[in-house]
Parts: sequence; C-alpha cells; structure tokens
Amino acid sequence: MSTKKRILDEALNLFSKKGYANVFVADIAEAVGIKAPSLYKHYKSKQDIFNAILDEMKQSYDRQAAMLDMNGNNAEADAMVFADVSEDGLVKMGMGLFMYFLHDEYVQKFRKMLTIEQFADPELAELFTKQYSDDPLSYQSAMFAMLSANGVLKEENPDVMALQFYSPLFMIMTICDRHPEREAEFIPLIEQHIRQFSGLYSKEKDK
Amino acid sequence: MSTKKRILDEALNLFSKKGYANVFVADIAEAVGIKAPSLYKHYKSKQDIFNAILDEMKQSYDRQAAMLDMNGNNAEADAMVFADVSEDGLVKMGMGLFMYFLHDEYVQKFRKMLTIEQFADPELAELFTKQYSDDPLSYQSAMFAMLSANGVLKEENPDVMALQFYSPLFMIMTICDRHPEREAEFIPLIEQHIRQFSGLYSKEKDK
DNA sequence: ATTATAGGCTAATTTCGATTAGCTGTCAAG
DNA sequence: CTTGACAGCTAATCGAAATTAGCCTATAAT
Repeated sequence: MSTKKRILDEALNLFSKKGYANVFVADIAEAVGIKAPSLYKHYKSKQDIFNAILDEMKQSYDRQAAMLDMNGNNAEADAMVFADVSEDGLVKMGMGLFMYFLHDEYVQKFRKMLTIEQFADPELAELFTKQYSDDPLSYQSAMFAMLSANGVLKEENPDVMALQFYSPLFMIMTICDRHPEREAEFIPLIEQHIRQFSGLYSKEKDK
Repeated sequence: MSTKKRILDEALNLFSKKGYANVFVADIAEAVGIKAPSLYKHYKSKQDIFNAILDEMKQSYDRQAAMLDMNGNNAEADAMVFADVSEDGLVKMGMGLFMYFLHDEYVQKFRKMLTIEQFADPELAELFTKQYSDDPLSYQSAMFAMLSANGVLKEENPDVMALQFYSPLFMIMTICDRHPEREAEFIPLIEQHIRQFSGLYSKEKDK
C-alpha cells in the first residue's frame, strides 16, 4: 500500500485510541516506519492528515449509503426485501447492522475518533449524529412504516419503532467500543431484544 | 466559593468542552481570574486537578446512587412506588431521569468530559459505562421485574425491557449533548416512546 | 507588634513537539 | 548517461505550555 495511504491508516488508528491532541506526528511516522519529517512529503501538516481522514471516511460513508438506498428515494426497494420480514429476518438485519458497525475496522476507528473529537468541532458533531443516529433512524422509520402499511406490523408511530429498535444497538455499540471484551455478554441480549421487539409489534396475536 | 473549588468548576467546564489535552493551565487560571502559576498553590499539577474532579464526581455519584437505593438492596423500596405505576408514572420517571441527566450542570459536563477521555484511561471507560449503562439498566431491570411480578406488566425478559426503555433516553441524551438546540425536537419523541412502550408491555389487553 | 501562612504575581526554566532546511539515494524519462 | 522528481534522513528552528523560583502582601494567630 502506498505510504500516503498507510499514513492515513496509522493516523486513524492512533487518533481513534488517543485523540488528535495526544498523538504526535512522530508516533504516526513510527507506526508507518518512517521519520516524522518525512510525513511532510505527503501531507502539509498534522491537521492536513486529519482532514484527509475525514474526507476519505465521508466519501466511504456516502458510497455505503448510496448502496443502501439503491433506487432514488428511500428504502422503497428494501420494502420488497422486508415486506415478508419475519422475526428471523429482523434479527438478521439488526445483528448484521450491529456487527458491521462494531467490527468494520475503519467504521469502528472512525467512530471512536469522532467520539473523542465531537465537541471540538461542530462539523464532527454533525457527522457523528448523521451517521449514527439520524440516518439509521430515518431509514428504519421508513422501513417500519412500510411494514405497518403492509400489515406485517402494528400501526404505531414508526419513528418511535425505529428509535426502540435501533437505540439498543447504538447503546450497546458504544459500550462495546469501550469494552470489547464484553461483546459476548451482549450478543444474546441484542437477539432477545429484537425477538421481543418483533413479538410486541407483530400483527398476528395468536399462534 | 473558595478558589480551590472554583478551579475545579472551571476546569471541568473547559475539559468538558475541549478535552484535557486541549485545555491549558493558563485557560483554567484565566477562567478563575488568576494567573497560571497561582494554580500550583492549590494543586500540584494539571493532572492533579483532573484527578480531583474525578474524585469529586465519583463521590457525588455515589451519594446520588445511595439515595436511590435508599434501603439495603436494590429498588425494592421503589417497588412500592412503582407497584401502581401508570403510563403517566412511567413517563414522569423516564422524563425525570432524562432531564436530570441532560440538564444537571455537573452531570452533563462530567459526562462530556468522560465521553472525550473514555479511551484514554480504562478507569474512565468503566466509570462511564457504570454510570450511564450498567447502573441504570440494572436498576430498571429490577423495577420491571417487579412490575411483571405484580401483574402490572407482561412477563418478558426484564433486562430486555430495561434496555428498550432506557437506551432511547441514552441515545437521545448523547445527541442532545452534541446538539442542545435539538432538544425540543426530541422531547415529544421520548414521551411517545414511553407511552408506546407502556402500551406494548401493559398487561390489560382491552380497554 | 511579630511572624507565619496562604495565595497571588512576574520572570525564568525546561521540555516537548510541529515544522523547516537542506542533504542524499533511487529510478524512470529522455 | 544524466536529470529531475520523489521519498527518505539528520539536524536545526520555533513556539508552545507546564512547571519552578523567588518575591510580595494581607491577615490571622501568638
């Protein structure tokens, strides 16, 4: 991999653990295997490295998001996918989202970095909220609205349904970011949450 | 207020906005209205100031927690309080918790500081998780278990109930920490969440 | 009245960390 | 071959920022 790219990787790695201010350019250089001044052949300053990470991650997120929305508008296409959503389907979807957010190397590191730096810059705060709250909530709200419309789920406020479905995943994700060793303890809880959620909102009363 | 105490207040205020590393002792001194070297008459280092904040906040939290538990064990006493919990009672409780966490000056600033510093020190990570996840969840789990036992709520996994009840409050709190101006948008959502939650778990099927 | 202490100040000191200067080897294009 | 850009290095530079030294005043206890 090019040195330039490697610098971004190592910098993200370090920033996500210690925050921008506590990482020295010499640390980044060492992680890359070069000396600090050599970094300046690739980026004009420490801040420039940070900005490059930001740009890269924003692009990558937008690509992902575009992939999810596929079509023009919102989760209409996925309506098909979820029209027949079963409890197991919901579990699979929730777990998939959780596992991806939690384990994707770049996603996780970027999230940790944003967590640390969010109060330093309003743009970072916006980004965090968009990627980890607003976007997932609005996507899922659209999905639940459709599942209600299709008669699969009860007709309740879909924003609330999305909030109740997603926020446990979010909260547990933040816990696991702090304590990766506790993940095993939470996996079953998440699955139970989704099944219980499904049971509560499912239309058919009897079985 | 004593200078010594004022230093802690101003330091917490600054740390909660910019993080430890980005706050200079000169900033703290200026906020207090003295010169940087004078700080050293009260604390032996910048780190010492941070530690003092930590100690103070831990004590304060323990006092609060002791007050909630009142009795010896867990939320048994509150069982009484919640034995007859109505939907409105749950709303009042949830909103109260949310408003307290979000608006109490010290609680909020301390939480922001922990948010920024959580990955720098495992002790801080523990503290954050305890105060904002483990403790609330275990308290509420006990409460819901009792409400189920009392026949008020359905008999579902109380850990999951606590997770579903609390995590929306937690997630929205983290959003409001970043964007205080959005609070108004979320208050109604929280209330709807709690009422919908209550409706879903309430025992009486018909009305 | 004397003195010790607390708490403040200014002026160093010291250390650290980002960045710049300037040199060097490599290698591909001409 | 030879030249220029690239990517590395070592050795400055330069500016913070924490902390220390040493001085001063008020005040409270002796």
